[in-house]
Amino acid sequence: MSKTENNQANGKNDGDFSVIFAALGDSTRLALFDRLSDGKPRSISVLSDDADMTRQAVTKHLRVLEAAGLVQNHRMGRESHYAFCPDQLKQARAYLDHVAGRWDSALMRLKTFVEGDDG
Amino acid sequence: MSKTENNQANGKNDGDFSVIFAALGDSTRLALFDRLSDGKPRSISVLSDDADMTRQAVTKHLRVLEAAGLVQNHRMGRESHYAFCPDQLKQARAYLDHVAGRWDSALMRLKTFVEGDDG
DNA sequence: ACATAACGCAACCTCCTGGTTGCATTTAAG
DNA sequence: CTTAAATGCAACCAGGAGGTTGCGTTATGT
Repeated sequence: MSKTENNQANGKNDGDFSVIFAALGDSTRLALFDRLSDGKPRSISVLSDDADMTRQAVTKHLRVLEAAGLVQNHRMGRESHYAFCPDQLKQARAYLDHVAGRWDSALMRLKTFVEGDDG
Repeated sequence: MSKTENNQANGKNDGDFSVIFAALGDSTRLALFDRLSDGKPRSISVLSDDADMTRQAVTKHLRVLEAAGLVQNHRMGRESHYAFCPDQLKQARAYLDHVAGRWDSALMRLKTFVEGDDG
């Protein structure tokens, strides 16, 4: 089983957050993700309507989002509905929070060092 | 002036968060960014030492991070030091928070709808 | 039943990305 | 001054990403 498949299977990205960011790192995909964040699942055709590209292109983008765990797909009759999936978003937020926290504490240490230096 | 140049100049990405995510969407770059988040600026050589690729490759990655505003460069003598830059990180966090908030309120609306339906 | 809507698959193309190598330049060190 | 370190620049390359087109298949609707 490949790493990507494993990630999809257990819903984790064992520290490989770059996959999530890479999925969001395309304006088309970010727009799709943003649009789906209102909770309403949409079919590929609907999502393709106001995107200035082919349905196939949109399909590819949606699959990238799905592979990153940011979106879920459910086939309903002849339509394929994609829905927002918040788990990986929370993971990404937590990671960015962690990095920001490390930066803040580094700033804090620097501040106390400088203050202790002349105080 | 191109859009990218403008973004670098005023420090904003006028809604184009995909640039930030794209910069973080590579495991090598994410590792560099993560490593620099301790606040200590480092030279290209130092950053290249434990990366299993050429110094030139690392240089390219650092420039991508810099173009996204995630990192800053200062030439010190013959060394080029790259330092963490928290602004765009905060922007990205704020955006993800916004999306997550939209999702949460969508869930909330659904919940109250369902409760009002049978209650 | 038949037309058509919605989709999947596969081939194909172009361009960008990640990476390398070679060489020149600037700067520190002895 | 001479040598070596740290970097920049440019050319180059393979592979993947984004996108299109064509065609086949499955459901819907009338």
